[in-house]
Amino acid sequence: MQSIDKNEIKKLRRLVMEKDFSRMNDMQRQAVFATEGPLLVLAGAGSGKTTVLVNRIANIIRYGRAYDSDFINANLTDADIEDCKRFIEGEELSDSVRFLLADYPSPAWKVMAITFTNKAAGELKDRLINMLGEEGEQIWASTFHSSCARILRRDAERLGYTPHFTIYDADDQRRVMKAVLRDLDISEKTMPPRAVLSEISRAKDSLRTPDIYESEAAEDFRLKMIARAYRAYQRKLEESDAMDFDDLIANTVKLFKACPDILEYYQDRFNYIMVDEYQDTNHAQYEFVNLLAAKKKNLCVVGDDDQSIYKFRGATIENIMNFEHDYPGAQVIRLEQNYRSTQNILDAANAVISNNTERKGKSLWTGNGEGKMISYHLAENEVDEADKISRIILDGVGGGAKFSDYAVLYRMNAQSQNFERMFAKQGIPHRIIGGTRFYERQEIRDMIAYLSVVNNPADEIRMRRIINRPKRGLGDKSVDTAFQIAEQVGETFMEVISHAEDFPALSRAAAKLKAFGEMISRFIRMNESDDFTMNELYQEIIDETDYIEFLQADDPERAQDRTENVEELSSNIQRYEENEGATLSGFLEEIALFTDIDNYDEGADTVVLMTVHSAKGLEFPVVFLPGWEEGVFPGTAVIYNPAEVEEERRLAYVAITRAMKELFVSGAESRMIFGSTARNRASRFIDEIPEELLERTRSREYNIRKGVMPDFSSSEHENYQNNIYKPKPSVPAPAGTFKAGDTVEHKTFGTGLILTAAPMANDTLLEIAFDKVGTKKLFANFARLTKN
DNA sequence: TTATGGCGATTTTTT
DNA sequence: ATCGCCATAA
Repeated sequence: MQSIDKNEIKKLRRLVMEKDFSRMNDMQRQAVFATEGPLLVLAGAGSGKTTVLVNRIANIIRYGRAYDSDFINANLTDADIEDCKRFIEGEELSDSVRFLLADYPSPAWKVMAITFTNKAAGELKDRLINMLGEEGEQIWASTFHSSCARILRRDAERLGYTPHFTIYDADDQRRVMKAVLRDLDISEKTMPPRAVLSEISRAKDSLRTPDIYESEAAEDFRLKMIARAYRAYQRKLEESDAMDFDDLIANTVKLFKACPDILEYYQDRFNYIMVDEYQDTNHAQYEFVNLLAAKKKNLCVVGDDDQSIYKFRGATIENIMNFEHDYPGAQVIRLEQNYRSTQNILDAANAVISNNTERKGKSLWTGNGEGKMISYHLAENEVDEADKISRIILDGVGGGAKFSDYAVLYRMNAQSQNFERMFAKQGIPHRIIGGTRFYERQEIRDMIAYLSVVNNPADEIRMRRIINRPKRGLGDKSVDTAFQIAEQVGETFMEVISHAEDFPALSRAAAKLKAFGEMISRFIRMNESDDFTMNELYQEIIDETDYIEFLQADDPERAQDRTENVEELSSNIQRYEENEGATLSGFLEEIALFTDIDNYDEGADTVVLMTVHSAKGLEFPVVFLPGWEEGVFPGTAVIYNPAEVEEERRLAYVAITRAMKELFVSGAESRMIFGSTARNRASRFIDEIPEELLERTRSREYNIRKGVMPDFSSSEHENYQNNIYKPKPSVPAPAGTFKAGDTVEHKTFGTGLILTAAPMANDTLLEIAFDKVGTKKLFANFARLTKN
């Protein structure tokens, strides 16, 4: 038995635990040891949030609640105590002794950690496995969406879905909505599908059903229309055995509320729940988490109110703001020490964010030292801006830096083009994350649609997508009729087309429909049979549909590329098939929830380009932030709305805090965007950075006499040669000569009347009603017009 | 039923 | 600048 008293052992145990987590700072360690009850960790950017999460889970699994506990294991021997003392001196400690120190350590499979991105979940998982070995595998570390999908797959039948329901993405949603609006005779002009969908999405985020939505709409005409669309949309999804992203969360909550037994099962299953990026949760996610945690209340949420940037998509910052209110007695721990950036970068970030009123308040500091000044460069235009940035990169790489040290983070994907062109030209290896993703490419979506239909023949939207792709003479009309018949007869679409000849309305297309149906049935049988692998099925689909030939015929230019993509999907399938228990429906789910950022591999030595949103959670030694102009960042839609400006400012904060060593902010005097040139003022966020932190430069000096070309003394010259950038002609074009109302004479079109004259770039676009050939649009400079 | 061309509208951000 | 829609023609 023990020769030392209990208090001594407790003290020793604490020392052991502290030693075990000694790589963390005091605040971080506090969070690690606060295992019981609700805990809010306000983790500033770069404050080691993931480290805390990983270590906290490790603590829960190794020691349980031992740190604050009075419990002492009676089996602890003197020899064990000696081992502990040696551990503190720096020797190893065996797991069996650790276990004797523990008080209610939790099995790994009873711990749940929820993140937003697959990448964050994967990283968490990797680090947990790294720290805990095999045991780490059993922790539920996944995204909201995949956790919910997993829960729903088990019990979706209770909600009227099959276990292999399809997950609809944005494109599928759009197609459904278009069909809905058409059915309801609502013009897309008055109700753009996008807008309706986003309204519905917002409704689902806040757990408002069509019924609730309708009652809230009251007498508002527009809202009533949306309510009808919402109802019809939801019905279509249900008929198709499909859920959209929002449904995954909302239906899980619905399931929990409707089936207390299921809720209780999960409440009992999870001892500890952790939620990352809590500031980005929406109401449905909030509800999901709260239901799960309601019984044990061992809920730890980690987040940073200053980094809440997804309000537009339903995230409510209130979730994090009200946590202490929702969970009385919650511990709050602030992590303000930053391990990522220089003090200058943090000062800039702190200064910018301090202009926001809605925040918990927190100020980052670092031991990393001041670092370099923040550079702000005002370029002439967007091409010049990209050129200056490439030059800095090339200089840096010449001086020993890696391409992968650099990241360009912009406000919107459209900005990537300049950089892509410029980097390609300058031979800078780069990757663009986001934009058109692999799984959004047409050919990939086609193939996935085939697989989806095989997996779930009730999927109307994807059925419609492939039924005439490649072309097999089945136009909208026959397909519509077949669907109508299915509805009237009460059979499935597949059943109807399998005996299409029985329906006179289908006579013309009957044979084709039947052939198609038989082909799909064959695929379905292949999928159900154990004799074929998924990839064999996939190859069969490609062969049977002559899809490669179709690609060749459809667009010979891109056929090569697209064929490669189709093959790439095949290797993805094969890779997935290596997993145990791989199923088609599992594969489809995985890719449905996959995004581009998940694919970002920090290993490759290339410059990375992505939106600021995608960059959240990432860090880079050198960061470029182009387009800091009013109207770009902050964006146009947002300038006049103070609440949205705060969100943009948080975005700016996220952007700045991605940088470890150097930060280059820039803007352009004039910028070609969305097809026309704009001259924007510098972003207000630049003015919010203290002047003493800034080093301002500009491409063009001001005191150049009017009418004289600026002196291209440096690098500009060679670049502007190769028609990437054409200097404006110094002699003004005679474009202004023509105005609306003038009668003009054209060499071939004859006489006409100018209807409109729109100045564009260096020219004027004229719309002219000619007497003989009708109305044409012509550029004044090229039209060779004479005035009458 | 499919192919084409012109026209207009449309631009955050993403699981 | 690009995309998607629509009307028109084959």
